[in-house]
Amino acid sequence: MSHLRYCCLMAVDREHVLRSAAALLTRKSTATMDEVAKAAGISRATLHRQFAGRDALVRALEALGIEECEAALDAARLGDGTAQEAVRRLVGELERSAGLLAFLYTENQLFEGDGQHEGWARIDVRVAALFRRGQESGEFRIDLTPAWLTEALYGLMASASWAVTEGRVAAKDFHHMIVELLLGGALRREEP
Amino acid sequence: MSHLRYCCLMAVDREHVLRSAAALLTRKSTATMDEVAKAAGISRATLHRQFAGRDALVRALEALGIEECEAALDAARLGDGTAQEAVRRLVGELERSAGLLAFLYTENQLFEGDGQHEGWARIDVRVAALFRRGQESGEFRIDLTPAWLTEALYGLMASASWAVTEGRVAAKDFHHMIVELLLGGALRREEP
DNA sequence: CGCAAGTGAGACATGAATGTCTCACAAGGA
DNA sequence: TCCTTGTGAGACATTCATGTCTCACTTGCG
Repeated sequence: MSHLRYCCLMAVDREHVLRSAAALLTRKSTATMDEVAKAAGISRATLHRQFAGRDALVRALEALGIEECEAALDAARLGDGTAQEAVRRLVGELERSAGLLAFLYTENQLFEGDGQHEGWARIDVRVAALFRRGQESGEFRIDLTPAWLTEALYGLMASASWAVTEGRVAAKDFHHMIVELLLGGALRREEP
Repeated sequence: MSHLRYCCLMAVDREHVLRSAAALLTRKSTATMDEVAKAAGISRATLHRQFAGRDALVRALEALGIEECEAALDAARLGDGTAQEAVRRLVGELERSAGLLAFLYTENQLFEGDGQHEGWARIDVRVAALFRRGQESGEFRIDLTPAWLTEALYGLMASASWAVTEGRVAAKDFHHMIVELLLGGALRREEP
């Protein structure tokens, strides 16, 4: 009978371990299981008891990232108001997960086609649909495909996340930099 | 007396090896030295005779990337015409190196602060100076810092490179997608 | 007070990539 | 033809992350 009660100090909060691992791997994607364990304040043995191996850990992080992404998509209410407003809300909701997403984004690049998690496809569809809505409403230009705008959003978020980490961009500017570049571009708009 | 003449078939063209390695590592950044050697059509022993180790190979690729970047910067004549035109030329010149640059871009993320190649700093300065020039001439908006625009350029090029590799974006649209998003953004411009 | 459960520390084996070495072979030059 | 040079193939030791195991310790509970 597996009652999920805490027994001892039970520092082994699965959630806490995942958060620590995400924070560490975001900074150093090649960190060892030993380093991950130390970062979480547990021993390597305990880490192994929770996640069968490095693969399982990364998969769990991927699931966490997808979960947070979909939560952000829900919270951003992509169908409300103009598409532009929805994009702004979406970036705001995704900001807290940016580090984890940046890690997963590059991690996925080296999963050479052995099939990635279906969750990403679901997310891609929803984001692309938002851009498509903006195109159909006349807000967004139609020469940039929704697929590319989606990809660009991911890329800009990852770039911004690293730029903030390395101090090249102020953390408080994260949202503004991404949204303004993605929506408005670098060119100065002529005053109407 | 080391005369640099060819002796046998001399399939070991250092340039060719680097190109092959770049092409392979761009697709699979975790490729083995053995795989790199096979991709170049040489044995692992010969590969090792040219590059002391994996580190040396990556360093050589980094040097190649920097070299191509600076060549692109030169060819783009960043000082000529408007900054906008210069950005368009720059992306065009960088397109052929996009895969290699994308590989090096992510590779650098896991060099946790142990000092990266000075060449990148030189390139950063030149690109940032271009964006600064655009700001001072009134072409570019001033609320997006040159450092961020530089970072965004790298990020968009890497994203576009992957998107093309995975078939989500047509290769022929590479230049247009990057330049238009970076300069104009997703929002439709009001017709003047 | 014991018992059960979970943990930390560490030993140990495994597998993979790496780096080093030797040896035989092919090709060009004297 | 002989010698030099560079190469391919393979054996070998090494390193490192990983996965598995044991054992002692601590804590909560009956």
